[in-house]
Parts: sequence; C-alpha cells; structure tokens
Amino acid sequence: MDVTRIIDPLNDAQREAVTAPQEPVLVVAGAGSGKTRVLVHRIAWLVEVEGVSPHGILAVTFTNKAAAQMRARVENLLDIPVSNLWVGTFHGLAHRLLRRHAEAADLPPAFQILDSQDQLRLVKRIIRDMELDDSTWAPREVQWFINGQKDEGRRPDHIDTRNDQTRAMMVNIYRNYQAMCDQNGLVDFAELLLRAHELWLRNPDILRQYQQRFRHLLVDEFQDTNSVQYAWLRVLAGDSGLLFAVGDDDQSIYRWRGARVENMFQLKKAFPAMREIKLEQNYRSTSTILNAANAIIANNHDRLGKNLWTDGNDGEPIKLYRAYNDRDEAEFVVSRLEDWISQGNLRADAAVLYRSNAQSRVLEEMLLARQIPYRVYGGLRFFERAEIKDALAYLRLLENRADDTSFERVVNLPTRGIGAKTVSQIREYASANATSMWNAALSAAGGSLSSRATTAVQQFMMLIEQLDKDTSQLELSETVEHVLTHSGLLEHHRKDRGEQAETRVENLEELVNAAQSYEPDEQDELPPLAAFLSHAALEAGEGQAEKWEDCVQLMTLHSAKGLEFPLVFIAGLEEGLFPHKRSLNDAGGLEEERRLCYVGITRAMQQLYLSHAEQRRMHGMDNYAQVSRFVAELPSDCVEEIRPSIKVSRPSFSRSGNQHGAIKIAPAGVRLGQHVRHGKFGDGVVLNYEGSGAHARVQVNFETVGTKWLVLSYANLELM
DNA sequence: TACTATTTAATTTTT
DNA sequence: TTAAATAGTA
Repeated sequence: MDVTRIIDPLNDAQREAVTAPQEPVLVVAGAGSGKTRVLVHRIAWLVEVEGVSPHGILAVTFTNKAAAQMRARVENLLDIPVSNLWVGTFHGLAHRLLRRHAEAADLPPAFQILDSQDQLRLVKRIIRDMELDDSTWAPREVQWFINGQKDEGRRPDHIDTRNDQTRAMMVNIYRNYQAMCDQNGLVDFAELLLRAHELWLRNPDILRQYQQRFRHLLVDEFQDTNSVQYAWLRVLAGDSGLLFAVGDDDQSIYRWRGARVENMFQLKKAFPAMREIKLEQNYRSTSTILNAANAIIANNHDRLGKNLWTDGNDGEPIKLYRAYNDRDEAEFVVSRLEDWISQGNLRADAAVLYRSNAQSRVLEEMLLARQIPYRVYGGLRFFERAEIKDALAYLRLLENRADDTSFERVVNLPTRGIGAKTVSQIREYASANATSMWNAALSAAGGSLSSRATTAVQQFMMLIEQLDKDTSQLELSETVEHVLTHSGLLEHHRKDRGEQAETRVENLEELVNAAQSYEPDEQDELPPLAAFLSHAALEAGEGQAEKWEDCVQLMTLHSAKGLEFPLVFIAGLEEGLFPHKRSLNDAGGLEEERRLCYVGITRAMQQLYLSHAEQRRMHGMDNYAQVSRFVAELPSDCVEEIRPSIKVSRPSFSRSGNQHGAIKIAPAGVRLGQHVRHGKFGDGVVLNYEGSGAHARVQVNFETVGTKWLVLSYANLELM
C-alpha cells in the first residue's frame, strides 16, 4: 500500500492532523474544511502506517448516516472491509455494550429501547398514575426534565431539591418513571448512554477490557457531546487513551438538548499534552460567503477562534430581499428557483433553509403552484409511523411480555372489546402489585374484571402466545408477515376506507420488506427479531422517500448541518423568529442562534439569498417583525439588497385555499405591498388578494381602520 | 365504540 | 392556522 493515497489529497493542516504522532489530538475543523476526510484518513493512517489493528480502533459519531459514511469511506480508502473496526453512534455503541453486558448493567437480556414517542406515553401514564394534573405537570416538560437530568448524568438521588417544591415533584416523577422502565425492561435513549457509563464505573474489569482493546478513540462532531458522552469517552480513554477529537465550537447548535461545547475546552484541560490543530481552509464556499460567515460569528464570545478562508474566487454578492409578507417572500424564493432551474441547474442543488418547520408551509404552497418538485426534510420517519409502531408493539410483546407500553398500545388494536375501563383496571392492579400489565391480565386483574372483559383479555393473550409459538421457527421477515396478518392489523387497515388507509397498508407491507432486507450487525450477537427491533428504535429510517427525484430541498437550519448546496436561501430573517424569541432569554441562547446562522451561511457554495418579511402570519395571526440583527452583522460589501420591481402591475402568481392547485393571477394593477387609497378607509397597503375578474378581492391594511377584505370592483381603490 | 365539537398551545431533533 | 388531545354525543 502506498502512503501517498492517504497523504496526497490533504493540505498541510489536514496532513498534520492525519499523521500526528500517537498522542491526544483536537482538530478544530471549520465548516467545509474537510473534517470527515481527516477522520477517515487518520484511521487509514493508523492502520496502514502505524500498524494499528482496526480491532483496536473505535470511531464514534452522532448519526447513523455519518457512521455508515465513515465506514464506507475507510473501506474504500483501504480497499478492504474492516469488519472488526467499531464505527457507530454513541447510542448504537452504548446499546451494543449493554447487550453484551446486560447482566452487569442490571438489565434483562430482552430489554427494549424506548424512543421519544414511547417515552412520552410512559411519562403521561406515570403522571396519571400519580394523580397529578397534567397541565401543571406537562408531560413534555417532564420528559424534557428527565432527559436533561440524564444527559447530565444525574439519577433522582443526585438532584438537590431543597427549597424547590416543583423540582422535588419533577424528581418524584423521574423516580417513578425510572422504576417503571426498570420493571418493564425498557431503556430510553438517554438511559442507554447513562447505563453504559455506569457499567464501566461499576465494573472496572469490563472497563479495562475495553480500554485495552480501544487504544484509539476517534470522535466526530465533538462539540455536540453532552456530559454523559464526554464522561463515557473520558473514562474509556483513561489517562493513556489516544483521543482524536474533531469538532467545531462555532457549529454547536444543540445546547438545548444537552450538548456542551465546553467539552472542547475541558478536553484540553484533561489532556494537557493535547495537540490542537485548526483546519481553516474552506473548500466549499466563495470568499464572499466566508467573509459574511466570519463576520457574523465574530460577534460571539468564548470561541476557540478561527477564521475560514479560501483560495477560490469572490463569487456573487449575497442577495438580501425584504418582503412585504411571508407569501411575497415565498414568491421571491420560488421565482429565483425558477431562474436557477431554467438556467439548467439541478433542483437538488438548491436548498431553502428556515428556522422553524411551520415556515415550510407557505413555501410548499408556492412550489406546488409553480409545479416545482420539492422535498421537505424532517417529519415522521418510517419507524415512527403509527401503524408501524403498532406492528412493532406486537413484535415487542413477543420478545418481552412485560413491555407495558406495547401492551397498552395493541391490547385493543384492532378492537376486541377491551375498553378504557378494562385497561385501567389492569393498569391499576399492575401498579398496585408492582408487576407488569401482562401479569395483571393473567390473573384477570385479581378477579376484578367482568367476565366479558376477562374473556376478551384472555383471547388477546392467547393470540400473543399463539403468535409466539407459530413464529418460533420462522425467518425474521416471515415472522413480521405472520404477525401482521394474524394479529388482524393488516385486515384492520384494509377494511378502512379512509384516505390514508392505503398508505398504511403499503407501509405495513414495506415493514416486511424492511425486515427482509435487514442485515444484522455481526458485532451485535443478538437474535434476529431483537436486533431488528433495536434497529427500528435506534435508526428510525428515512423521513420522506423519493430521494431519487431531482427536487428542491426544504429543511430547517438544524437539519442542514453537515450538508452543502450550490444555491442556498435562508428565509425568515426576522427578530423573534431568527433569532427565535424563546432563545433570547439568556445570552447563551442568542449566541447559539448566531451559530445557527453561521451554520446556515456556510451551507452555501456559490450563491446565498437571505430574506425577511415585514409581516408574517403565525398561529393564524399577523405579526410584524424587524429584520433580524444578524443581517446588520453582515459586512455591507458582501450584501446586495434586491429592490422589488417598481412596476405597478407585475403579473403575480399566488395560491391559497385552492384544492385543485390552480394558479391564480393577481388582479390587474394590484400587487402585494401596493399602496392604495380608499374613499372611506384612507391609505393602506395590499397584503393579499384572491379571485379574479368581478370576484377579485384584495386584503388591505389601512392605516386607520386596520385590515379589511374588499371586493376590487366595488372598492374603487386608487393606486398610489 | 366511533364520531364530532371544543379546547389548547405551537423552536430547533437525533438517538 | 392547525394539530392534537379531550369531552361530549349518537
């Protein structure tokens, strides 16, 4: 193997990182500076040049996608599969450890993973069981609290609740929730990490085994690690462990879910000999875009400090558009997209980024009206769909009868005469006797059930037992298929005449396919069904399908991290929206919003458009907002303001409330933002319009009387 | 039990 | 605005 393949494609800083001696290294890698490349080449370097066995290397990422990509790129570079190299997500690796050492971790061998939906359901149930008012104790907030504590490594007993009644109650709920999880053999996401950490603290022999094996630890996106992840790595690395951490403090945007940028500073303290290497050369964007990004982020404090540069060209100035309202903004974005596409560019090379998901709606309507294919990122993932979760609940019951969450989910699905009363009787009996609902049901809740309910419940349990028996010899996909048909789930949805019923059936059929094509990870020595269920929880699958079609990409700024596009729009640059008003309570929040802005800007390769609207419809109300402070932080020589065309009657397209997707045309002489005068109401601005000809109506915001809808042909408006 | 009306609250999201 | 959860009704 010639080393040139590993070293040649690197710049000086990248090469320094890749070929660094075997010592702790912190790579501060700016956006678009080739951080994944450094990680991949470092692994190749260790294996090829330093003679380290892949068996001794552990590479950790946050997403499954990043993990899969890393493995693929390493194998491609080395030209050989490296199956004994551990590459995975924090959660995936923690899960693997807990399966291997379930007993030492005090977990039943058949423990199941709770995803956030399941977790929320369980929290709700606990709150109800405790007879607490769920508006004072909002399940979402309780869930948030529990996860927040776990992310910080805190068990209920670690939390100081003196002089704080609210907190004390939160901790109570946390305690009960955890007790329920333990009893049911359920592990939530945060618990995976926390348990894995505790596993090592409590079992020095197990820890030593892994410390000896994994001398080399490589961590991607280090700025996103939370306290437990940091502690887990810190313990594994020990004092002699060789940690190779890559991250960018300026791209830390997940503080709100426990990420601690400080971990990067912490790391330097923990390993005084740590070599710090900065990757500042950017291979993605024009220098105009980088200047803007640098200027924005310079307003933050406590940075490790770096400045992106490129030897590429200046490129186009950043374009800024001030829209009258959100519809006008969408229209602007879409017409620029049309230009882009008509110039022969790929739709998939363009992305529209926004702060919150609700903003996608107007954009989608406009894209639909102009018939531009698009794809919205986010939303429900495959394994999160209700019908899929129903099916998985059956499968989980086969694995673990004590899984109350699953039991409750499907005990009456499809309906078999087990109503809310019966279920709550079973639940009460179960919690009174500290046992699972399954066990409670076995005894007919201690005889408290009516005979009719008892029969129904018994039939359900017989069904589960029968399914278990019938599938014991079957392949995974056959098991899934068998359960779908014999549980009645498939039939239940086939009978349904609803609009989405067909999709549900398709999804269920797709689940069989997913099971068929599922390849268990050899490293997780698990029975196929258990492995598949874990896989479903840990890797929820793609959101929307149809990736192959060339379409415009719509997503939040958060989900854009790690991606790049030749053409990028950032829409909704308004105070209160971006930066979001709920982030303004503390200084840290604002800085995180600014980092988010930095992330957004640095997604753009060639051209960046920014836009904001004076008026935006939110929660059914019209809101007026100032332009975002981030716009003022841009260097003026990077930005060019786009003036709306001054023509009085630009043909304008828009669409609203029209199910047929027909395009409607603005009545002649009227356009959004047009100043008009009415004989009675005085001066105003056109906000909206609908219909055409004699029925055309316009919405005008009058200075004195506010917003009114007027029929154009009667209103006798004077254009100003 | 299923359907309909009313109420409530609404950043960001991966695992 | 709208989605989801709850309460009330057939």
